[in-house]
Amino acid sequence: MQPVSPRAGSVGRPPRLSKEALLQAAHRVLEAEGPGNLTMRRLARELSSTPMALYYYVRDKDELLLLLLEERAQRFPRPQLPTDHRERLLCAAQVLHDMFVGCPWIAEVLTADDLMAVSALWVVEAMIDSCIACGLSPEAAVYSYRVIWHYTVGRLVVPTVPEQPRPQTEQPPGRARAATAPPLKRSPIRRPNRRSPTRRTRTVRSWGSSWQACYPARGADPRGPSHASSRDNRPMASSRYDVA
Amino acid sequence: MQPVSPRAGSVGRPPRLSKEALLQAAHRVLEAEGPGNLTMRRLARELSSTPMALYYYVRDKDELLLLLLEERAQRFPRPQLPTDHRERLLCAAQVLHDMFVGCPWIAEVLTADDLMAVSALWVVEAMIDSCIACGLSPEAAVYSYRVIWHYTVGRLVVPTVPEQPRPQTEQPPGRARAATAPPLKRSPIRRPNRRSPTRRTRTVRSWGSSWQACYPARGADPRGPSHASSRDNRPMASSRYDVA
DNA sequence: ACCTGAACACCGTTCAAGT
DNA sequence: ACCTGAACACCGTTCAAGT
Repeated sequence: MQPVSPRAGSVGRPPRLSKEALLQAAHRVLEAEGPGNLTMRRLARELSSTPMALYYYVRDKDELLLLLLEERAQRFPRPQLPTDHRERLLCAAQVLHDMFVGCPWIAEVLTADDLMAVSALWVVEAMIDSCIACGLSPEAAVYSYRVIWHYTVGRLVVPTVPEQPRPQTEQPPGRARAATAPPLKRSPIRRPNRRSPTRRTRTVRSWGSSWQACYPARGADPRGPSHASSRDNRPMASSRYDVA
Repeated sequence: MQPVSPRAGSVGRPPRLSKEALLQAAHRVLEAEGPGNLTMRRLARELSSTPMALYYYVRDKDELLLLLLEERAQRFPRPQLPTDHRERLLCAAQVLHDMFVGCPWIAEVLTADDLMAVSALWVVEAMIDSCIACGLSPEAAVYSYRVIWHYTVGRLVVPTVPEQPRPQTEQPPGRARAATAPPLKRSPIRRPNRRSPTRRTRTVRSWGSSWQACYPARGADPRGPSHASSRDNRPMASSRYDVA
């Protein structure tokens, strides 16, 4: 919490960049063009600098992403968790989800390597604590945490149709709404044009999610009598449950 | 199921490549060098061909990945599902998992776009059917399916420590072993050197998974007094649950 | 201490042309 | 019908050098 700039007795050229500047610029690019366009080169351009300058502040791109994650986790308001053990577990799980929902680069971070923000660990500890307080052994508590974590990752990582309304008629068992749900600031998920904007796809909505299947460009399949190609006329239309 | 090659009355140059050849070569590359090295160019090299030739058989790289997925789903033995509704649901869920476990490119496919193999849809339908047979409304059944699907994706997508033993002491509630668990052929997950092999990382094992945090190369942080840099000495060692 | 230029070794994809 | 060469517009990262 010291004043930002002039270090006493500093030598050498004063910096024009900083870690914060990188992060801010990264956010701007992310907001404007999506995660597919957040590259070191693009980021440098955003900062009117060169790609190489970034490497002075950041080891590689992964570290940049990790820093973004870290910042997000730090900024996230730390809610008052319920005292009831079960409620606390659910609420913490919700926090873990909300912490990272809506940042589309999360998939890249979570799947790339086992990167995780240390600033989010308090949630993890809260969850495991709650499990133990509920009477689980440490091993079972960890196991339970990981089940919830895997579910959360799935939620964060699979591309979604704009909204996923829960069925209101009957609450599925064991899935009570967390008590103090923190503000879910859902930034607009804008998928960038990932490489080929000319791609022709067919979107089949089924089971509340959109399944996209691309099919060959040139009408009927021109690629010889491979017995796999009989799969190319997708039988999706026959699926029985279309509840989107 | 026709004989592979010579189409009667064919004109033009006979093909040297085929969709199957692509897929086989892709498998070889995947096996030998991991998903990070499966590129169109590498694939062409594997086939002693040019990158461009591939685009005659495949619209783009995504379609190639989708084909790999499709093939996998088709090859997967279709087990006899139990008649008991609840058991059937659990078993089908297990199938959905086992179908894609151990193929490390799955993350890329599932997160890239909402690509899914149509050959795997029978599992999905079985799951939703089971839910309905259990008495759920169609909406609730779909909701339940999606919960399971998200969990499955999480399992498939997060990088894991070699083995994840379940706590044997007490079976967590509601997580019965699926009746006819199909053969789990776990191909060795070898993460390729993803770009920078010189990267120095520190691995912290916690909660049964390894969390890796990279830290700056040059000893103590040389990057000025950014208040975020105080985060760079990771306080992970203080975590209380180290059950790896 | 902080930043740059040039270069390396890659990507996916398009286009027009060749046989 | 099937494939190629050359090119486009990118990547992340390293290295040596400049101020």
